[in-house]
Amino acid sequence: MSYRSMSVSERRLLPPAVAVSTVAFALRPPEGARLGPATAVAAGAEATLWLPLVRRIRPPFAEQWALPGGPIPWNETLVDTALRTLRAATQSDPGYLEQLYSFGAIERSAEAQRLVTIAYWALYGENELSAPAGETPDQLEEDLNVAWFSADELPELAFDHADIVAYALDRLRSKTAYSTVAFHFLGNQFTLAQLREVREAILGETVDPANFRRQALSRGYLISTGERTSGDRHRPAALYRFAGSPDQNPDSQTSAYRSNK
Amino acid sequence: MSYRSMSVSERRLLPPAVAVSTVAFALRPPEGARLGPATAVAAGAEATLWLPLVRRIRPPFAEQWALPGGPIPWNETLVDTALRTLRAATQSDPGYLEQLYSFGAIERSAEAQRLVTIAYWALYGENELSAPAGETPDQLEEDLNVAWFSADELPELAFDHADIVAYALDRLRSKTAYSTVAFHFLGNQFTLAQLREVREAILGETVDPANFRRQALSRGYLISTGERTSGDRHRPAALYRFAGSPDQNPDSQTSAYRSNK
DNA sequence: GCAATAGTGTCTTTAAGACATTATGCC
DNA sequence: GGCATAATGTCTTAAAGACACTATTGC
Repeated sequence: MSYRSMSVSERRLLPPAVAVSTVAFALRPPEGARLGPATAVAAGAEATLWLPLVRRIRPPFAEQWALPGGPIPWNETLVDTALRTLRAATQSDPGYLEQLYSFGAIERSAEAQRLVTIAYWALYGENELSAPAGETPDQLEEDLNVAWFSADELPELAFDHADIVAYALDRLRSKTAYSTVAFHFLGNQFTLAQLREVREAILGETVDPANFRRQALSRGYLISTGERTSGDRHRPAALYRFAGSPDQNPDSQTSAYRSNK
Repeated sequence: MSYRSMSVSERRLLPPAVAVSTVAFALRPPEGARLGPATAVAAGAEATLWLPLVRRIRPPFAEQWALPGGPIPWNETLVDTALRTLRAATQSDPGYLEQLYSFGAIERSAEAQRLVTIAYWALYGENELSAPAGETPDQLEEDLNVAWFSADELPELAFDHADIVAYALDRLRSKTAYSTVAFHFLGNQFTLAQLREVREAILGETVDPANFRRQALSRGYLISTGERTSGDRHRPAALYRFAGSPDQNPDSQTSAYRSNK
């Protein structure tokens, strides 16, 4: 019996299907991207985190916003599914990707076949998001169903995706405390002030510049490039690049993901 | 087309199946439990961690040792599947259970249908493991396929279960550094020396008793019961109980698991 | 010179670790 | 009394945080 010929109640009795969904953070939406309806572009506001959502076009939860993602083809790794579906939503690869948690509550897919979702979270760096090209009509139509939202002002989400976003925010915050993930929000070169601002955006509180400098430099993974900023109406700042080994996550045992920058 | 009528190569093209496997740690195997073939019971040896394994009776990896677990029925939560399969192996419920990571590499199930495994890890406390009853013949036969192994001397494992165990050990070690999971290895009352020994067993190194005492008490989650040990040929030790809130994990949002002790 | 931010120095507080010292039960 | 471990106290060191101070650019 094929899936399409089944009644709704029969579908519930099938073994659970597996999908991947990804919470992809960026410091700001890409140039020219569609912004979520409720989201006003507060120009001078506090820095916040942004993430792309996709409007669902079929049940369950048709018309609602959801995390980018989809089912796992038999011959694609979990990481690759996450990357492919992210690429479909943003036309770009993130600089960082890590598995977050697996959600498998029985009722989470409403009346449809039970769905176990393996959630990932990702970071897009400063210049890693391309502006939507929208060259082909297909692409244009697809873009209409993608929009960027501030993590503070999310719409109602499909499934339990609101829980997933909340958990991803938790993980991002706790992980910036002891690891170097925050670097993935920045480009190759950056000032200590920029790095501090990333930290402030993630934690949502201000950080003492002097103490932050001491700590950041004492870790040993910052290398001065010798270059400095100019044009600002104040003392120029030294530029650094990140020199540590990238953060490990268990996928790296087998199918590591690292941006090719 | 039914699963059994498919050829091996056809099975590989099916959508991935989902299963749960659990790494369940205890400070020592239950009284009277079968021990793994390679495992000598070093009486006076350093404290190590133990875990139960199940011998597989069907392909893939037939005859090999594997983590307790199994597929997810359509109407059972992930946590409940973990608990049910653990109970089948040990006749007991663990004091702690937390999701670990999901493993979905394409080749991990060899020639069979692709298998995505959501791994959990669990802790059994001092008195939480019952001796194998083995009353009914069915039970007896099942027990023959379960044995306890020292985490230091594991046999060759099915699938990528060796990776899963290694990752669970990592998580246990890092989590004892900043959380209170270690308490779940102990009973209701315990001395500071016992708590310290748990920590030493997990970290694999000795800890200064004086400094450990200061830190443990300053956390504020230990309450003196007023009782003390006796019978030892040295000064009696005060008994404490754990008073903090149990460790949170995302499952507690929906289907929390906590031992009913 | 002034505004603004980069970068340095210093003081206080907290916590970890090493280790000496005292306390108390059993033999 | 002697042994073994419980429990307390003291000293050193490292790191975090608060904050004053100096340096360098654009205007």
